[in-house]
Amino acid sequence: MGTTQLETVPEPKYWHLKTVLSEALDSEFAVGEILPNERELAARFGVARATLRQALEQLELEGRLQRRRGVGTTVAPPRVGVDVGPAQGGAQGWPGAPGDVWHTEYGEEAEPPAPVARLLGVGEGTAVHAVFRSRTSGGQPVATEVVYVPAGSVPELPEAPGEAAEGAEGAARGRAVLRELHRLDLDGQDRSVELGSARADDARRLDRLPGAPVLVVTTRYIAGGRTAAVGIATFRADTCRLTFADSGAVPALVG
Amino acid sequence: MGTTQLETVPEPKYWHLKTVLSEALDSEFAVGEILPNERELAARFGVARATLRQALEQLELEGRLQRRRGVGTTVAPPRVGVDVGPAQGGAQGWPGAPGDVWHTEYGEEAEPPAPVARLLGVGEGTAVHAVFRSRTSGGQPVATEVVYVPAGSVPELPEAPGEAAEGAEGAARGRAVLRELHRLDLDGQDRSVELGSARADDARRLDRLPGAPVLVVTTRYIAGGRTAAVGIATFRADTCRLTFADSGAVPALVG
DNA sequence: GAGTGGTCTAGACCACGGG
DNA sequence: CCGTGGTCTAGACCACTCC
Repeated sequence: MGTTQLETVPEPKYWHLKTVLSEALDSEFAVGEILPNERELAARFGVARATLRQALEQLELEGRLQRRRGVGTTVAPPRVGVDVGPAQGGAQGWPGAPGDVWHTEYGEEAEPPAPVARLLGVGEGTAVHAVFRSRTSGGQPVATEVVYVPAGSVPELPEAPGEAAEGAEGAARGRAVLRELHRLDLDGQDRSVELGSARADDARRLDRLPGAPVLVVTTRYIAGGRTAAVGIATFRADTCRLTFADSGAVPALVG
Repeated sequence: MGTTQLETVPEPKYWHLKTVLSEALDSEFAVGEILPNERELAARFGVARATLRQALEQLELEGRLQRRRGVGTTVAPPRVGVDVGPAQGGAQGWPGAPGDVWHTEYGEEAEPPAPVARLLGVGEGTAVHAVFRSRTSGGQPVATEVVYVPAGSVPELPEAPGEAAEGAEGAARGRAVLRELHRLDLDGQDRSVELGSARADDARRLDRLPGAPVLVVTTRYIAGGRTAAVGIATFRADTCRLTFADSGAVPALVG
């Protein structure tokens, strides 16, 4: 190092630290390798632990590091590309269609959050079907999703027992909701992606702490000119790169 | 508040604070309103300023707040939906095609970052055309982009003067590169979205501090079976929601 | 110059994972 | 049990904006 700060506008220490660490990660560490602990790193660089942590947080946000309480800080593998392109759920495009990469875990009745109720065109406080799904990549959980389906979209579905179903029964109920949904003709769908922070339950499923940064993908399924269902998918932002193969018979973005 | 912590697993203070503040924002504050300053809020809640800041940081990440040094903390408007769907650049799909929402600012020769060089299939250290563009929404800058175009994709382009062109001349040069690109038949494109942190130059253009969270959209343009160009777009994660209208003649996701 | 958020320090204790 | 990262404190000073 041995920098002689000639900067007229001095860089913050944590920013400089981040650069130095980033270069060290490229040249001196292998994926999965465990770094010295925070107290030692801070001492080595001559900064307070909080300052060092600010640099580590940024590197973790960028997917370069992985930190685990009680374990340590390790060098993260490159982000995995996760396909969320159109028709990911098979030719039909509906969630749960053949070829879908999600695993249906559970179905129940629930009141959707207010923004979802608005998209669905149902009043706030109206209970709809909620199907919980999860997605893994390379053995690691990468995303959780809730698909909200208003009763009007699946009129043939037999009335559910009022109580939440347990285990296998709940999964069967979730699959039944999606199966009924497939009877509709899907006109199209649109998606949006935004940054969010993991709620406590999502964090647990994703093996992260509450508040961890996530990419929230909102999918609106259109059938018969109406919004037939809405999916809210929550991807780990530290480990995922969302890929969209928009058109053409093109292999997915590599890397 | 007056909570009597009956939680067996006590919530972190900043997490609880975030919830309280979030509810207060919903009910007691209007968009654009200025909050009390950090020292006063910390005192009011009986926590250290650093703890309060942890809560504010999360709320800013979620797009609920906007903080500006020397000014204060204000309530942010809802995130703007920014269309990045296929064919956003007009029927052709190329960057800079008629109807494109980006503003071309500058063109020069530059060495692309290593991952981009890999996508382009050129060796590291090879200079390519780099076209800088920007995008605004509602008068606010929301994104910057660099489109990298290897010389082989635009063989007809007259050789550039070695030096960087200034002002209007640079913009003209950038537009010339894109115009030449349009002579190719676009076979398709794929995109990926991931979380990143703003480099110093992007941060300045986006009116944010270095390290601010951004959504990085990588677009690969395919022509003649090869990667003809690669665009790296950087969107403000706090103010933007990226929208993809995947299929069907469907209006964009509202909200 | 006054007031704001941004950076930094030097401590302390806690929750978790693994031996 | 010990070592790890996670939370929290009570200060200090700096950079920026606006008056």
